[in-house]
Amino acid sequence: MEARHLRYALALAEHQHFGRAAASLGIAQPPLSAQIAALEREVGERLFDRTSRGVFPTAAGAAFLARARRALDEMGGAVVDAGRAARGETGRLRLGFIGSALVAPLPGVLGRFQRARPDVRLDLREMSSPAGAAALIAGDLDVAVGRGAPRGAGAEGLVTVPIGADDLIAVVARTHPFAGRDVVHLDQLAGENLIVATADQEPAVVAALRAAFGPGPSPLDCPTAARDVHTIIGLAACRVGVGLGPTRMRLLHRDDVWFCDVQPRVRLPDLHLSFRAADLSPVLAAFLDVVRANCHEVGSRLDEVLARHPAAVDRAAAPT
Amino acid sequence: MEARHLRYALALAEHQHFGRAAASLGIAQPPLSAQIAALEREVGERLFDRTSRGVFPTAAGAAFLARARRALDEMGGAVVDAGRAARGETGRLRLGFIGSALVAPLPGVLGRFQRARPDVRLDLREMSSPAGAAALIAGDLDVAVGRGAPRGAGAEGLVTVPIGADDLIAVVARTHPFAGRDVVHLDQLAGENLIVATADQEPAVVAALRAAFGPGPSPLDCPTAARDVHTIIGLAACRVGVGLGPTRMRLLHRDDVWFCDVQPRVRLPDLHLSFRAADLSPVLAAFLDVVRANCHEVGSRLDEVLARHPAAVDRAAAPT
DNA sequence: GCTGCGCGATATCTGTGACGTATCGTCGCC
DNA sequence: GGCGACGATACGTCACAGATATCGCGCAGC
Repeated sequence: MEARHLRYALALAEHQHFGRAAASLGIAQPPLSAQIAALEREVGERLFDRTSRGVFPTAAGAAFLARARRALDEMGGAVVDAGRAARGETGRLRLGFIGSALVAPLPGVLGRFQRARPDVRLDLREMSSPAGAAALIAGDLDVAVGRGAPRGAGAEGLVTVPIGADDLIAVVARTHPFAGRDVVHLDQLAGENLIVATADQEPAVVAALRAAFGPGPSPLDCPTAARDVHTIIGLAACRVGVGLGPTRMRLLHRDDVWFCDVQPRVRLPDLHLSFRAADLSPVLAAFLDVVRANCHEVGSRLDEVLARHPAAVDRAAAPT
Repeated sequence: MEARHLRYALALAEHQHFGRAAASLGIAQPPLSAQIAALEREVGERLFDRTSRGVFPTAAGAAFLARARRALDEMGGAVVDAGRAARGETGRLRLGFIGSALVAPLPGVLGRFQRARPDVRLDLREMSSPAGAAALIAGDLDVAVGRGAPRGAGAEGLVTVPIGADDLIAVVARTHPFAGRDVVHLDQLAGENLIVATADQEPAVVAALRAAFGPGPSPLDCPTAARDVHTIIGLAACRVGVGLGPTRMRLLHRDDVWFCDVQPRVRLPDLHLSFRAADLSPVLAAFLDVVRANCHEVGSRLDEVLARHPAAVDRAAAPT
């Protein structure tokens, strides 16, 4: 049984006349008779009553036609859905990210993307940078945002672009002696209890800190570890110690804390966005397009990759 | 686009390999490649990624395949549904009937039919005999049960069989002088207020009564009119007068009324079942089969009609 | 680094079957 | 009873689905 049989049966039911139904289908009457006969033979039931007043579906025919209509609707819908999926208008995007990316630039990027592609389901999962990279390589994520470029087995199959730079800044309670200062020197942190990211969650950040403090004994030897920037700020506000985190932490201003720059400047590993080069889906391409328009730190590498999906470029802002 | 394309795409998605998918379809690999290419051309999107590790659906392909699966399911379901409808296992039966038929034999017939065909929807509508005949002729009913055979325009297209005979009986309140009697003579009804069916609702019954009482003045000249047997009994119980109705009225025994036969015997028009001879659907045939098994008054006319649908006979009791 | 192999694409032929034209059988209808 | 309308049948034809043979390419392996 082919779709043709369904189309012919529906046309016959509509026109109640072999000749006119055939004409509406663009074929002659005898082939229509033959195809309907073949359909009835295959179904095993008479589907139409041929009377002198017209052609009418039998009980079996009526039941058949109802389903046939739905089957053809599904076939038409399949083409429509395929087109929408190919243009990245529908689908799913699984995004893993570290907490500080949620300070910036994710709010703007996610908002614009969801506005441009309202029918794409966003699966958002907060996780550490190494966990995001691992999930991405395992195929459990489509995009990962973390600090530092992913390394290790499988990372060579990823495309990674920087999407945000940060220097190290300090955060203290308003009642702390550092409050009111514009800058604090690394040397002045000796003797202070430091609040920093945990080494297992954000190794790249901790490595950058170690490099800044240099070899030998340092306040980093016994820090208070925090899973994300909110915790760093919260602990600092509780006078647990001096929080150290990325510049974008300033955006989380609170009345009870004070931010100050660190001297000498300590450049933290950039925020990076990664995805599997081999799995550049239309939805992903549309997402990257939004990222490129919103993050000036993005280099030309992304343009190069996006060029492989020209149809996706400049569609996110104005989907058809 | 034909169903073949959907079947081929689904097989390819399942086997992730052109050669094995083709083998599972019983065709060679080149035709499968050609059909998939034709499908992709028609849809306008690439549906499969051919990699060295296998063939995988693209985002568009995944969306397409989901709908394709449903489309093929609908096509298969269409055949199944057609078969079920042809066997009278599904569908609808619109039955019009007069109130006294609901005393008997409808309870037994409907119960057995619904047990044999649980998926058939029964539309039951109580109406007068002429209204049922008119609705049947107009195509608003599939079966009508009334008293007397339908007459008038369109009635010649109906098949009508008797399904129950009745004599006239009387019903009075337990406190009425007739209470306790086995029989009452027509002559004794003179002077009594009679409670009978209304002439416009049941003309055949009223005509039979008129014939029984003979020409000239009679108690029928100014009766109390009732729409159904329940009302006749109820009014009689209220001592409004003497109710006259069909024998089967006895089945509605109540402690406060008394039934007695009428002398001389007055034969009422039979209960008749009618349907359009041209529209003998499988569901209707199955219903008639139950009627034949439950109403011994049914004549051979029904056998003759049912012979035109041999498949329906003896299916009602044991549907496959 | 070249060869071998697996796999999908391409080229070409073939046969089935869908379709067209012509015609028949049948049923209403004037 | 002739006529017209309509669906079924008969038969020729051509398009296209499918078969066979072969090519191109990418990966693996000695």
